[in-house]
Amino acid sequence: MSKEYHYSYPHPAITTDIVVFTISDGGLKLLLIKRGQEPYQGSWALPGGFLEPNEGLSECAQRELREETGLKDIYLEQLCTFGEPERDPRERVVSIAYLALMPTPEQPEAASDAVAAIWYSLDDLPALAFDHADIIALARKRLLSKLNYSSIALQFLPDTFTLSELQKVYEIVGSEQLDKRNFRKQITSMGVIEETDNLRRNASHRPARLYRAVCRDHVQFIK
Amino acid sequence: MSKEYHYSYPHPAITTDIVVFTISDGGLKLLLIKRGQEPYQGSWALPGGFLEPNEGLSECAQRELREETGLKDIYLEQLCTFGEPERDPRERVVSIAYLALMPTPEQPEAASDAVAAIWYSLDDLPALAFDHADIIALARKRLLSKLNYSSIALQFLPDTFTLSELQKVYEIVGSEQLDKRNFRKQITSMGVIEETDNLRRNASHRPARLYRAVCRDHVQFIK
DNA sequence: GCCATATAGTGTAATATTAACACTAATTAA
DNA sequence: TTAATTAGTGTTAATATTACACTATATGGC
Repeated sequence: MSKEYHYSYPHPAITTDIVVFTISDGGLKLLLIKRGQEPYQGSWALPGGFLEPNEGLSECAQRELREETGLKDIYLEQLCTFGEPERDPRERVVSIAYLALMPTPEQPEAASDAVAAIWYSLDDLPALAFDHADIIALARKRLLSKLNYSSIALQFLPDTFTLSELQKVYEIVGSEQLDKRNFRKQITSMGVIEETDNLRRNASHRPARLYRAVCRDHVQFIK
Repeated sequence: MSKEYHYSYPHPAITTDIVVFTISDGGLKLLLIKRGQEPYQGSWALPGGFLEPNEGLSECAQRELREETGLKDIYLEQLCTFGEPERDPRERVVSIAYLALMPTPEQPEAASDAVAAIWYSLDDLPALAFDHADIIALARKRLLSKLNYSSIALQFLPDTFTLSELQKVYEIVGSEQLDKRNFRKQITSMGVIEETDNLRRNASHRPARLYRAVCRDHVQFIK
């Protein structure tokens, strides 16, 4: 790790790219920006950008997301690092991809390098810049597999939520209907959510109890 | 992603670090090298080094491992990327960590930056350079959790192996004794290994049937 | 006030999976 | 031939998972 020859050529650039999922209108949505600059000007791409000095990797992801779309304080986890030599036509760029989830989708506001920022339905993605289609495919796979051995689904919901809302998250992400009673038994026996004293009473039917996450962190429960 | 200001400061250096596990003498072992150069000269560290131009990330990991320890053609998967600004005292270095597993441990041969390369027992690790202790902790956690939802354990064994040998891998990595009959039922019903026509007949007892992996790739079986 | 509508909330029986457990088989070495 | 050593095999009990239907409680309209 202390070779000297690494000074003899320029280091690759480092970026982060963020795959932000949310749920709205009964479906999984993905945040894309329209690029305002070359390369791939006018193409859709993941939000992201160059690492700054004295900035941690996840800080960079948070900052780029905020700058390009106005979104902040969202759940982030590192997904994978992409570094094929030819993945960026300008110069060598190694990109650390993040998986991000957010509750009720705020309307993003395009800024910085982005001329547009919108939530795209996953069934209907446009052509994508760079290797971003690969990054998104991996993110979907990761999200799906974590659904059943972690508490990641809670990241799609606000601080309090009903069991029906949580079930809907599992159904949308997992693309399958679930049995209400079995779902409730399972999720409550996992110890990751707890009852609150409050009810959601905003509709013309019986109000539902509100629950909250036992801790806001991400819990893995592989047995 | 097309900010211009990123040219106004030098890019961070990029390295790979490789956490190589193997099993020998009934325990899990980890490959460490003794650093021949500053910083941390004389300290133990993970094998790894700087990314070269036109080299993919996993190629870099393979190459560094070969250069520093003589080991090659081993199973590699990306673990996580570490990029805290102060993790390297020389300059900013972002490192992509790899998890690697190998069957019967060849004796490593120190070369390149390494003045020694040996298999360390995990119960008994020395002080480590950089943030390598964190990387190793994460690698152990990943290995343990993948044991039960993937076929990763096969990477510790040669092309053919007996069921007892495979069981021993699970026992060592998982630190728990397993029931022989239950283990055999489970592993054979997963469809990741198949019988060969050969037996291992080298000891003073009944010979054991040899099995092989159905495919050499890594299979995930989250249901 | 009463009824229609809509979602919340609950238990049990059948099925499938996992866990616990002990003996016989085949080889080598003495 | 016998002792030693590991290979290989099935059944039962316990546990976890699945399938399934009705009652409860609010609102809104009449």
